[in-house]
Amino acid sequence: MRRGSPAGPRREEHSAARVDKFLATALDLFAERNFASVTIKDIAQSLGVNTALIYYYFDSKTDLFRATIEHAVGRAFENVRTLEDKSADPPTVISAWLENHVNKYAEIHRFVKIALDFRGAHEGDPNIANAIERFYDEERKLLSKVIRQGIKQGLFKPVDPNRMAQFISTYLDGCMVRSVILSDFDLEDAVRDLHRRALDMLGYSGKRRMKRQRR
Amino acid sequence: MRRGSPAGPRREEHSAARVDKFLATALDLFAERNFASVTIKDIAQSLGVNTALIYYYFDSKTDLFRATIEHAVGRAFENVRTLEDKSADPPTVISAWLENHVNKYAEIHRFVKIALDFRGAHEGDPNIANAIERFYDEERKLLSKVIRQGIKQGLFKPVDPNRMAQFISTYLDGCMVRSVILSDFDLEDAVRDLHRRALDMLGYSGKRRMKRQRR
DNA sequence: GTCTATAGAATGATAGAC
DNA sequence: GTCTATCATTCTATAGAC
Repeated sequence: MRRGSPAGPRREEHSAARVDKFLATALDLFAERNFASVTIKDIAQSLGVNTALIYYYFDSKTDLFRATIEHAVGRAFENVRTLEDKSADPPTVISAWLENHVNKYAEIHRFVKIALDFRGAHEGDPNIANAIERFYDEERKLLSKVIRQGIKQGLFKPVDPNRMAQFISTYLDGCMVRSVILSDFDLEDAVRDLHRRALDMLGYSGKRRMKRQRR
Repeated sequence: MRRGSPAGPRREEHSAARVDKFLATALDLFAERNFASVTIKDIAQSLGVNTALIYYYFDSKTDLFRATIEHAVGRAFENVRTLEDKSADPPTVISAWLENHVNKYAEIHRFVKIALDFRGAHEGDPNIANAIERFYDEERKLLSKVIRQGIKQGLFKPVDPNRMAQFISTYLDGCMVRSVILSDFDLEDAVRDLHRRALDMLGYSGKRRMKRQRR
């Protein structure tokens, strides 16, 4: 819960962008290290701001963490939604979704790391747990929906859409972890590998495979 | 580096089992929470022992962490080696390896979590980094070797063994993370799914699938 | 809104008795 | 080997000036 003002009259909207900057910085730090490792001082310093100021915007360190993760989930959703609208062709949406994991790697792996960290430090807060599970749910829905479309359009074999979606996103999570853990892990290559195999499993033999960047 | 005695004459072997117990307990805690969250006091309490005693066995908290992770990697290797000897039939070894991830889930997911945590808290210690990378390397070698055997024996299609191995183990990492993050993630099911797909990719149509899969 | 100053609690680590 | 006692440091959080 964000505060408005501590005691005085509410100044209202002043802070919107300010808070965003706080949250962005906090996200960086919480993802790079973890909740317990990052101190309020670290965050304040990163912002070029005094420690006490953080308590003007947030009730506690935990509160800041919650706000941070909720904000991150929000942004991730945006990403997903944009992708969904962008195109109607199922194979293209799948490609875009995979490319998204390569391009937005920084954001997504941050999310995965924080989600993992959360389970070890805040075993209680249902708000955070909820946000995380909703994210994964949404992810699965997006994929299974587009696979279902592809099947209906006769582009894909009649596989189980949910299962296939889960398979893909589980592998992608694996990629996110490995690219953090293993210094020589080639994310782009690993995702391209999945792409190839996924299309095979879907029985899609279109010659258009994953593209580099171009449109 | 483990100490012998602090100043007095070395008492030698007394501690072997004792140290193991310390490390096992530390592993539990470091995996459940993370390096910074776990205090020396926590570990001491878990052991029913005084704080100071830990400093009798280890130089510092970081030293304890290093010993813990090296110990864990050692045990993981044992697992791998045993598996390798157990059987010569490639499809069986693959099955066993996947089952291993389900059965020894507790150990393996601990390892993955700690490995991930490490990158955020000890960005320096080459010993730890080394241990982790060696583990993954060994894992990949085991799988690619057995796939290569299968191909030579005409059981599998001539796929790229390294690539296939990496694909499998990346997915397995994904499973490990998800089972921590998502409370309703069905690990056994997810691994069984991989098993089916992997055998398909390998062109292995043997009737014998993964145990417990009766339909 | 932002800062200075500091309280109050924990934590990593050490000295030394037994 | 194991414990008691304690120090020095670090950290979250608050009070209050500007």
